[in-house]
Amino acid sequence: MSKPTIVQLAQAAGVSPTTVSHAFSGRRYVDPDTKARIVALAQEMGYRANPTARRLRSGGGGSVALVSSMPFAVAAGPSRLGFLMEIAASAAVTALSRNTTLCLVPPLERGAQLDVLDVDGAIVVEPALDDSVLDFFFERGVPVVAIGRAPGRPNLPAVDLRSTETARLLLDHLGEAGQRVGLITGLQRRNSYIETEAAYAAFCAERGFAPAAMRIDERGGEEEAAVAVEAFLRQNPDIGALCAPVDAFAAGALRAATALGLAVPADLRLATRYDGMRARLASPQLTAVNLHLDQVAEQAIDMLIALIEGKALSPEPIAQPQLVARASSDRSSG
Amino acid sequence: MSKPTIVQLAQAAGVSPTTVSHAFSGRRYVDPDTKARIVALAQEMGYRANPTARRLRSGGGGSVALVSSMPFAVAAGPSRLGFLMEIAASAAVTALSRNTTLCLVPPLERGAQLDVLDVDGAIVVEPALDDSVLDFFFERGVPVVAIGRAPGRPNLPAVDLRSTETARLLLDHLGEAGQRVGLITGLQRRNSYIETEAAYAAFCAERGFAPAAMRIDERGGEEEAAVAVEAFLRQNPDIGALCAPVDAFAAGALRAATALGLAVPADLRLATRYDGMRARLASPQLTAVNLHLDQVAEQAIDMLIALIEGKALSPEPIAQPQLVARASSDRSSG
DNA sequence: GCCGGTATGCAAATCGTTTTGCATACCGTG
DNA sequence: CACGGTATGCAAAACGATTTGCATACCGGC
Repeated sequence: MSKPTIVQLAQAAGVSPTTVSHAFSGRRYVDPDTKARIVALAQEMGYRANPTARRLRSGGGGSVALVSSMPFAVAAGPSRLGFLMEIAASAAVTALSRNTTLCLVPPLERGAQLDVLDVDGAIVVEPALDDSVLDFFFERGVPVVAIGRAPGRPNLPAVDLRSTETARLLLDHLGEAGQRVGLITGLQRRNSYIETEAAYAAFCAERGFAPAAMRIDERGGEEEAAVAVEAFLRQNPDIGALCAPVDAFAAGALRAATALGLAVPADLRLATRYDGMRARLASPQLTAVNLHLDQVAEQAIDMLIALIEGKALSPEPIAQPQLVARASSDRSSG
Repeated sequence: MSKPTIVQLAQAAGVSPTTVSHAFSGRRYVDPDTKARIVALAQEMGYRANPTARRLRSGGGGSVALVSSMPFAVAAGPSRLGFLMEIAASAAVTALSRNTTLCLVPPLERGAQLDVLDVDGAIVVEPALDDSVLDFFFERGVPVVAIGRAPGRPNLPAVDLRSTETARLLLDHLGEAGQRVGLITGLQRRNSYIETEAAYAAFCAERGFAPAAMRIDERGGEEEAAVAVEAFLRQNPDIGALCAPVDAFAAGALRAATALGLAVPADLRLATRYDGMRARLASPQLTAVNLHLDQVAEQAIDMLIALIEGKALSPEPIAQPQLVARASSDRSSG
């Protein structure tokens, strides 16, 4: 048999649906005996209020989607997963405290039957230029908040990841020893790369370095990065430090250094952006940055909820990124 | 103002709500001109069908929660996150194809105002004995499916992780060289530990080994494991191989071995269970097991949906776990 | 006997869709 | 003209809850 409805429960208990509803919600007084009978019967019959119907009537408490701009479980995946999950964990907590649930949305294939997607808004993590995920939600009129500005969409509400400052922090740190600093970013056009590259250009100009930068396709992950960075280091033998914001690339760089017989940090100092497992598990451990992702997630949720409700949104700045210096850039051993 | 409803759109277009519905769903013929007018107007007014109402009527799927038995972002976190997220990614895909959305639920604090938690069912990952997360859902009559059997709850629907076979696979592999094999499991009473310990006992009996096993508190993570395993290895110097199903513990064991001057795999062969980033990033890379988590996730979703709909559930067995042999247990270098 | 107040519960409207059954108009054919 | 068929669309009944406004009963006090 299918699940019993409130009407069936009410009939069985010899009361009206109204009374059943009140018995559970407590919004009106119900005789304790009656209530007890209803509850017992509900237990026995396995009655549970249908959440969909409940929501339709009471309107409140919707759900928001968390979407990674990249496929969840794809090649470059494992390391992005850390970033995404750290955000997801915080976002889920914040969302719940705002009467909202957080839905994980798998990679969207265009044309897929996604109208079933019952969310009131979406958070997109680090969208790239012309990101199809954004189009998808726009077409449906679903409000979107980005984590990390969306390139080419200056008006899209976004939580600032402060990538310029982050880059500055890393570059200044790596530049301490006076070595020439190289940069490895991603081929995809995400705002964090764009800002980082700009900061790098400025950094080089200030110091009078010739820039040495390259871009790698994220999808190749650590493997491809190892190969590419090795070639890069061969071409630029005078580089003494490397800034690789993508942790998978930093891991690849580590391998490239080993392959070339370069010791880290003695011969090559290295730093990355996201302070996740990859940075901490690497050997030597990688210098990284605390991006305050918990705050980022919280702000994204709040902005999104405000947006959904049509209220004004107040984007307060996230706490300043903080350098987490580790062995991979330790100057004393260099 | 607030979002327009189908009625408002119908009025504006001078047709009935029925016609609007048909215009979008295509379930009945609508004059092309009329349809075009409706679509254009919808675009202009920003009309989007309310998914909640739609689902209520058409009986579509709701949403299910994915819950880790452990706090998301807690100490032992990063490595468990991998396991959880691999399941989450697959589950989200499967759920969507079943007209259901997957909600990530943060760690549940008892007594928190969770009435807002609007899910039709829940998947709990590797519940422990007396897991409060399970109680929470039971109290609310929310159907639950466990990934990995729930200790002490033989009747709870669960997807079998085939831990006995997994353990057997690892132990037989590690025992190949004839060395004595030690076992490190977790203090918490999860089914996978229980089965693994039992398999280990049988394994030792068969081979005539004296068992050498210890349990470590998961919450201590890699650090605590490193300390504990070092002591353990000191006490059992004749151990030539170590089975540490928790990847964080295996990583700790690796450090312990290094501290003791033992080479892996030459002096100590090592294997873990979950073939995640941690196993692959370790040096040497860790032998692990392919648990077919994608299948596991899919089955969990399907079982849960069946349960929600009151249908009979058919728990088909997951594909057999497969050993992924890596350097950490390579016999040729031992 | 009348009155106000409290206790208890129900009927009906509502949320925004989808879906079924019926209505009208128009067409060509015999 | 009568008739079947197609084109087009609407009214109303679901879906399963919540919420509002009323109804009845009973009580004590005057």
